[in-house]
Amino acid sequence: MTDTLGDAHQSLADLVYVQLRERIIEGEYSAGQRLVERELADSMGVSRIPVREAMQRLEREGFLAVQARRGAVVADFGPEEAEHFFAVRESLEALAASLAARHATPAGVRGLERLLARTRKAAEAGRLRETVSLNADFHREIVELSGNPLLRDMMAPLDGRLRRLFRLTSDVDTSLPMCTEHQQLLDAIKARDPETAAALARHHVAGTRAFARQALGG
Amino acid sequence: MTDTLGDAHQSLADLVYVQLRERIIEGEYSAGQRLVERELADSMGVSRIPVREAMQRLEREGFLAVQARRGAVVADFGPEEAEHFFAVRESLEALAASLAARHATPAGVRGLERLLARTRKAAEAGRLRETVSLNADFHREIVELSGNPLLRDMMAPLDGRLRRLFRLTSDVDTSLPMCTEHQQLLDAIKARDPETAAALARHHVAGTRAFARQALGG
DNA sequence: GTCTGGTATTCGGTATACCAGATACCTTGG
DNA sequence: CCAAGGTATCTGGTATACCGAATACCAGAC
Repeated sequence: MTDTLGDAHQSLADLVYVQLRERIIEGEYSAGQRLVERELADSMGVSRIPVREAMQRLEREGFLAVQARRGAVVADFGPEEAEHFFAVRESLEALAASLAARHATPAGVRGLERLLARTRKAAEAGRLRETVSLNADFHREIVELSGNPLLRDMMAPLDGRLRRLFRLTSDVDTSLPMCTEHQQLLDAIKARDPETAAALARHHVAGTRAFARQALGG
Repeated sequence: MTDTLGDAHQSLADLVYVQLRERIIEGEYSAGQRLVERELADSMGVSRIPVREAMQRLEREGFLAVQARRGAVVADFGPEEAEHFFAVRESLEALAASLAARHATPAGVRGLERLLARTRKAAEAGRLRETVSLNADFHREIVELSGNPLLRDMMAPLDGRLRRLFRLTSDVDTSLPMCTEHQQLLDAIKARDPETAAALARHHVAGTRAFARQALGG
């Protein structure tokens, strides 16, 4: 029963969740497509319960839209949703940066420096996949250093949406400028300057937003 | 089977969710208390499935903390959690106010004015319960007018936490000043001044935060 | 008396089965 | 040919039952 999912150390619901989310992010399921509990359960070789729980999580995280008793469809994520997404993201990233500037420990700052160095190396070597992933790690780490678990929990689900947005548009050219911006942000955090850190984070997200807007043909 | 819950027009999971959330907010369950699926299911006369789904929602909204396979306990919500809460709330309220200042329709503004008038009336009449509820409505409406559904979905779960925080500390004295601040915020929205609106929202939340800090003896 | 091993019990995770609301298609009468 | 009603079916909601992991408790040995 775990044949299609590999040996389960986590719950089946978790595995189904990850699997479905990945399919949505990767565009394997297109927006508007219906997802039927029984179908998915059968195809994955599990019962409906884990599928159901996974779908409820996905709904709350904005990947699915449920309609009354008609089941769930994959949520749209076009230019409009992207705008909403970036507006929220900008505010929360700014908050995270500001809090990190206040609360980051020296060890935390060193961690960020290491991450940034690795990212730069990956970007220069043209290892795109790794660069994107390390960039995400950098942001996650800042959120972690903010010391606000609620903020972390609220931002975590947004990562998936970002990945969904950028599943195609992974452009090498943006990697090195991004490293520069990350460096500036890191400097502000190291200098314990919350205002500057917040402003830089805002600007950074705004840049991504503009890029997305253009990439989406908005 | 719906004996204890009344005739269900919504799903049992929804009803159980509301019921449990209310018990937590009202302090009927104290922080740290274990909630056992089977017990709750039996006592409410439903099966474990709706209870389970309700608990998963409550966990994601921060009311419960689940431990590995040991089940869920009611989450702490002391001074520390309150600080984290207000930090996030401040950022999101500011964003909502700023967006509302940009996007609010005349009809929307009129709706806010009506709400505020009713709130003032209730506050002057000393109808505390109603005042608190109307204040919450005012904030919700601003979020609505922001035109950002993602922001709405992210803020909605925070309302419950706020209620949990203030379940005792409902002080009449704060109602009228709060109306003044709401009036200022409304004016900024009406004037289509996002920066001022955001600043006022921040200040307003900061006031609530200070009040909570004091009330919690922090 | 204490430590260790095993066993009983608790409780979450999952599967199966049943039920009810909703939809879509088909039939029948005008 | 079209409309209205009914029926088959699809699908989500819920109940029940089983399983296995984790814990707590007890017994026996040192």
